[in-house]
Amino acid sequence: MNLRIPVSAPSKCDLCAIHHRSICGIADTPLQAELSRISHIRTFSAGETVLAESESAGIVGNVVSGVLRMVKTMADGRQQIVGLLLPSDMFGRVFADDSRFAVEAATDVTLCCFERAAFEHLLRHNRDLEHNILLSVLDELDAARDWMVLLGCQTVLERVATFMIILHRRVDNQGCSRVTDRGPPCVALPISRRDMATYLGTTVETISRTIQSMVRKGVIRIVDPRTFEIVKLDALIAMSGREEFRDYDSDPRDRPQPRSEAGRPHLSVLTGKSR
Amino acid sequence: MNLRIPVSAPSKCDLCAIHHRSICGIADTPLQAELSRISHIRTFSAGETVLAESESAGIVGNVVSGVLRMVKTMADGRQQIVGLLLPSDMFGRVFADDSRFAVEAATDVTLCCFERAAFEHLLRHNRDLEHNILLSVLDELDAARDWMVLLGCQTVLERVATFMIILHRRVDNQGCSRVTDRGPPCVALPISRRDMATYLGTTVETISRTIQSMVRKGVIRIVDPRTFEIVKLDALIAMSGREEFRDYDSDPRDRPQPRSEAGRPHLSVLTGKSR
DNA sequence: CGCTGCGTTGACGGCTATCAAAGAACGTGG
DNA sequence: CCACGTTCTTTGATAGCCGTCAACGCAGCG
Repeated sequence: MNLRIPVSAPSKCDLCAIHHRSICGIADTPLQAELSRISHIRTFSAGETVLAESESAGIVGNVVSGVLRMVKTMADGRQQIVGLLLPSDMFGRVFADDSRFAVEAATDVTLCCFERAAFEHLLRHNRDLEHNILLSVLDELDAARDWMVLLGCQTVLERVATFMIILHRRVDNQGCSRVTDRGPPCVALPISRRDMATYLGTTVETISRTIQSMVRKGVIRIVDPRTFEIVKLDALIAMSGREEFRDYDSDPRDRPQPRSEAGRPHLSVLTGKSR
Repeated sequence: MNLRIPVSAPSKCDLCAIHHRSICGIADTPLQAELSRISHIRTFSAGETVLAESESAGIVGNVVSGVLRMVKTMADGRQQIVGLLLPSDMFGRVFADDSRFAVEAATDVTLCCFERAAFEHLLRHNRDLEHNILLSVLDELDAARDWMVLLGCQTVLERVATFMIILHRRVDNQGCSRVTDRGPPCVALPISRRDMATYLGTTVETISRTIQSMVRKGVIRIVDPRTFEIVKLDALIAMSGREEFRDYDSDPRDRPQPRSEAGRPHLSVLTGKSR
């Protein structure tokens, strides 16, 4: 390796598990130093609120470990999860004073936080950073609209199947899913049944019944409540009602690449892409 | 008026009905000239496809008049409208080769189009333009997630009421809604029942029944199939199940301003803001 | 004048929410 | 180590919202 670049003291970020996948990994060296300077690590226990709905949201950041949920709660208590945030995803809302959605810890989480004002300052002075954020937000928008399709015109069975396939496609990403060598493909749910229901626009009871029906059909097998073995991937794909998954049924390595330039951060997890 | 600025020949854009509300109205003079240079007007009849799903989408632009719908069609024919685009809204997808959603004319439309490559070139060389686009996309993302809440956990009655209130709040905007002086407040539907159903995640029959039930309850009155008089705005707001509309029931002028910096283009219409 | 598209109304059935309760897993305290 | 409360998941019974199928009135149009 050619190390003619001046080597500074290793920053705290060099050990960060998501460094290479997050926005930090895209930044050039001076920007990395600046990001490192203004960042601070915080942890939250499952169930804690990171940013309240309508709160003046002073921080943004990356998920280092664990899962965040973005949730809107209606006056009568009904809830909808509008996004799950996994390691390397960004949370928070830049350029607005409140977030419209609460950000809560769905599991115990470790977060790398920036003061929003300081981060926006960096954005304003760093063309590439802002451009990459724009690309991420555009992908997020596509993903949100895709989820509107799921909520608006798919059955619960289709939603559950779609959710499982998306998790499965995140193989070699955040450990949501894993393929043991030559073993059966498994999907590890990162969240509870309740969160799954709130994300898929249904109830825990219906989620449970739907999963059990998939078991009875021999499509999946329950290893433990949070781990499923996919017995018939093609049948699962057929259940999802999504033609676009057809191409992915056999080998994960056959998947096409994401459509936009690779190697930038993504703000929310389930964008349906296989980065 | 002080006219010390050199006055060039009036460009075709000076007569544009949406000039002051679109991205063009934000641009500085040289950028306006450049936008004008690369723009061209196209028209489509109701039902025509502007950009097909998954097509290599070579153009972006603004709606000048009429309404566009962004729609996803599933393999079995089910459809979901993921966004309506009204005059001054932008359509198309920058920085990606295909659009994932079709863009269709919901009515006869006039569009101001840019070659996507040329527009992206401008974006890359104009900091402010890209920043404004980022702000717009962020608002779009909020709006899309808000629509996920509507589709995921609201009844059809609530969805219809919400839709009508949002249209009503666009008073003094695209003429979707109008308040005749001292007369009853009216909402003019810009789209057909079918599109309304496809946007709200339900069917024409259910839309029709829901509207009729609102009439029987004395909340609205049907002037003609595309025009409603709002008889009891407070009851309509209560029906929407949305606490956030409570503040707006009496006088439209009491409404708070949009949360982010004003005066930038918005890419899709129903962002729930009252610009 | 028939055709077509749009909006409405009726009958019916199914998917899914709701209410209720039991089993399983887990941590806590005795 | 065990009792116990809490949370999570599952299962059952029931009801209701809403999708589906069908038909009708109406307006626009060739």
